[in-house]
Amino acid sequence: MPRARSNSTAPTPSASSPDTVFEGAIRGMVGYNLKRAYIVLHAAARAAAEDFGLRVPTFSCLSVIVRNPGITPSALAEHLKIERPNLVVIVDELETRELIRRTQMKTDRRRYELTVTVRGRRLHDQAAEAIRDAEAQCLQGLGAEDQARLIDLLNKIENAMTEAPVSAAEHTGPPPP
Amino acid sequence: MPRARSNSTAPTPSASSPDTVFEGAIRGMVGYNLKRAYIVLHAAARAAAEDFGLRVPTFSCLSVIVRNPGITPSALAEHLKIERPNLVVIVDELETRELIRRTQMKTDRRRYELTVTVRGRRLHDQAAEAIRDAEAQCLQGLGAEDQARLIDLLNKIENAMTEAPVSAAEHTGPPPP
DNA sequence: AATAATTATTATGTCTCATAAATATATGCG
DNA sequence: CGCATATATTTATGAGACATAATAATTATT
Repeated sequence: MPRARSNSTAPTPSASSPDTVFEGAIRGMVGYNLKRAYIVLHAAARAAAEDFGLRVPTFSCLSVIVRNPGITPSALAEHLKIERPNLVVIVDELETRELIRRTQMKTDRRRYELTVTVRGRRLHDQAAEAIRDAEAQCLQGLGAEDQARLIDLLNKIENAMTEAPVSAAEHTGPPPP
Repeated sequence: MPRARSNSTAPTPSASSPDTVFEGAIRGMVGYNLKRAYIVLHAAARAAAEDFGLRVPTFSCLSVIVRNPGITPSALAEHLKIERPNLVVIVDELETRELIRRTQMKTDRRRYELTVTVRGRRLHDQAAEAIRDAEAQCLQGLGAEDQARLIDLLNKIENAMTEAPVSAAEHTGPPPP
């Protein structure tokens, strides 16, 4: 029987699947592995945050507000890459639970300043510790050095795109200055 | 004024937020960086797959079916960590588009064997190449060695959890054999 | 003063993932 | 055999995160 050209070096697929499953083209892709690892860490963070009545994006917002008192919803949304309409409901919930305050600016009454309350600050610190612990559980296999290197590699990916969206081939117009 | 205990070494938050935004407790967390990088790669993969009328999970399924002819929906779902009810709609779509065939097993008529069609195989190979190219665009900043190391680190995270769900502290009963 | 731009919001839709319940078939046991 | 139990698939449904269009309030610009 003529073998279809196989673009992989791994063992040839057998006629009917046995109990071991081979991975397709996906295992060699970084994005696939990224997602699998992300699922693990996200589930851990989610479970830890849940104990404080927070979801992960909500905690992220709280965390940035803690660190940037007086930040506006717009700036917060842009920084966390959240669409502003989606941020509204998060901020609403944080305010309702009295974890942050939302005060209208006097110089520009369209804008609001977000500041954390004492209660919010306390909850944040506790949640942050719990999430860090949960993460550490997942990262036992990695030494501190590995961990730092991983973060560095991830940041390279994140930043590469925001700086140079396309390169060399396949764009029509001349590059903007 | 008494400074609240700050659990970070970075610059102290200024009264009202300037144009630079500081990151909270989150930037030091692996999960956060993981997500940011994942968003970049996933968007690239998604855009590439879209040209072939595929979404990322659909492509992943197709890819595993290509590599494991005759695999059952259950095995496929378990392998990709997709819930079976969600896999149904994906398989439905793949079958409707005649990219795969779904044949009932004679020995056990509850089960189905999934096999790729010629058309599906062709589409898969083209899409895989496009997605790989799109990924490569995102990974220009990383050498081949960095890339391999990244995948290795990610796999460690993924596997650490499936092997040793909890460690040492905080579980009540004795470990199963 | 009139127009345009900005901030925040409301309404709405999509995508991914998760759970409960229903159906069809197979297996084990009296 | 007949009945309870288990498994594979499917249907229905909901939650969570993300995205876009339209609106309201305010400010900036002409």
